[in-house]
Amino acid sequence: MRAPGQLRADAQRNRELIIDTAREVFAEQGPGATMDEVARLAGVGAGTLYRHFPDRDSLIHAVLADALERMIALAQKAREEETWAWDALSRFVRGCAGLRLDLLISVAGAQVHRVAGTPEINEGRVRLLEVLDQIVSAAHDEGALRTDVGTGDVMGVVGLLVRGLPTLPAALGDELRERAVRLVLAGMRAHPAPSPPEQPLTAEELTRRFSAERES
Amino acid sequence: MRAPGQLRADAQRNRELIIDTAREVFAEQGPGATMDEVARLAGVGAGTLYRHFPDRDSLIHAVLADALERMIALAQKAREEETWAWDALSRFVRGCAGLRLDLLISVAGAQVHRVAGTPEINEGRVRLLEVLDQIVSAAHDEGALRTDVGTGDVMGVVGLLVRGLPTLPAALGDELRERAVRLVLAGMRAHPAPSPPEQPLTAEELTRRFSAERES
DNA sequence: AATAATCGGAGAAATTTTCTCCGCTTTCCA
DNA sequence: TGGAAAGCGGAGAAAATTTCTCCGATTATT
Repeated sequence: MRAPGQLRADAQRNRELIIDTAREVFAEQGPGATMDEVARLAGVGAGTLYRHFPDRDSLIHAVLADALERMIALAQKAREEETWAWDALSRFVRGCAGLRLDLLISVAGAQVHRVAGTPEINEGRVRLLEVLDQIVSAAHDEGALRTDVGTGDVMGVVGLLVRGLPTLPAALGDELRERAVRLVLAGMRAHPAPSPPEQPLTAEELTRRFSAERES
Repeated sequence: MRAPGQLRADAQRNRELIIDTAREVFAEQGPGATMDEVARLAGVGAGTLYRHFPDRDSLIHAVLADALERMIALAQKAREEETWAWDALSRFVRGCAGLRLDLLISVAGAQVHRVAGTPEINEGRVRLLEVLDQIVSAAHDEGALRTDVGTGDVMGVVGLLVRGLPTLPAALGDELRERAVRLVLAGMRAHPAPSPPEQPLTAEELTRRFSAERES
């Protein structure tokens, strides 16, 4: 039996599908993307979309809240599961970069379209900063993180990294981002550069890879 | 006397003004921003905008070409004026980050809205990669740049950095970006971490600064 | 000062977006 | 398994937005 107010299984599934799709659509087209486009890409009818989210603001709000929860979960999990704070930090940064959110809940909670001021969002942001602060402090203590890099800096680079490279073929964009993540982490690292060297990505290779992707 | 085909002084001024404005508007709202919005923010009438650029594509094309030229000029100037290739590279990356272009001419020339495939744009991209390649090679030779960081990597991080943090107050966004630039450069640097330490940006400070900005 | 080029912006036309309505489908409890 | 309640999809009317022209006023140039 289903508690009252509990959504039916398919409805719940659709709700999540819509949020996930909306996150990506907003990431690629900005928060002005049309509702119908979100519905189409989510593979649901317009009616379904509007039943779940009566207006654009409520959808954006849901996306923000969901993304924030993901980031918090990411940070908590990383803190609990990694022995070294540095590894937790790397994992968090890399994980955020993979979220492709782009609505910038990330940084200090810019009031994205007057939706981000909600108590729920604000409280989530505070929680995120708290967890992250613990990781950053621990990383400082362990001597792995440069002392001149603070929690705000971490959120700053995350803010840049979460934005994808939307005009690129996904695979290439993902690889470029991963490489950028490594560079950023290397730059944050105290004294020894930790990441094992690999092949550089040359201009030639970049062009070649790009053309190859384009042909498919 | 004006050569035929030469624009009148005010027309030339307006043309540049429109391109500059369009670059920023597109950076903030994506290439779907309305033409009238561009005209309004540029402080010209819709008629003027349409006289210079008959349709959206031609405006986007002009913005791309202009941005590309700026990047090329930036790279050339940096290469000529700096003694050390590493300094030239830093200057280029920092300069690009300041352009706030966001149309991703940056990376390998994604075909942004079918406009980037133009011969003019392609040729510009090649020129940019050439100059940059010289700088990167020189930086490798001088031992300042990690050997596993190639020209493609540089374009990759530039691609991330040129995108602003549009939902933040400009001043805060700019500072966050500058700090991120330093981290990226530090991460690219071979052996010794060169940037002088400064104060970390803490979570507290970030929140405080954000609130302060918001009140004005 | 005369002339030719350019400007601005009101507003009609075209396009796009929103959002409702209702017949059909799916879930889930008994 | 059967039936009632919940949910689904998408056509299309209504609303909102965007484009782009036209012409009297303005400004650069000689």
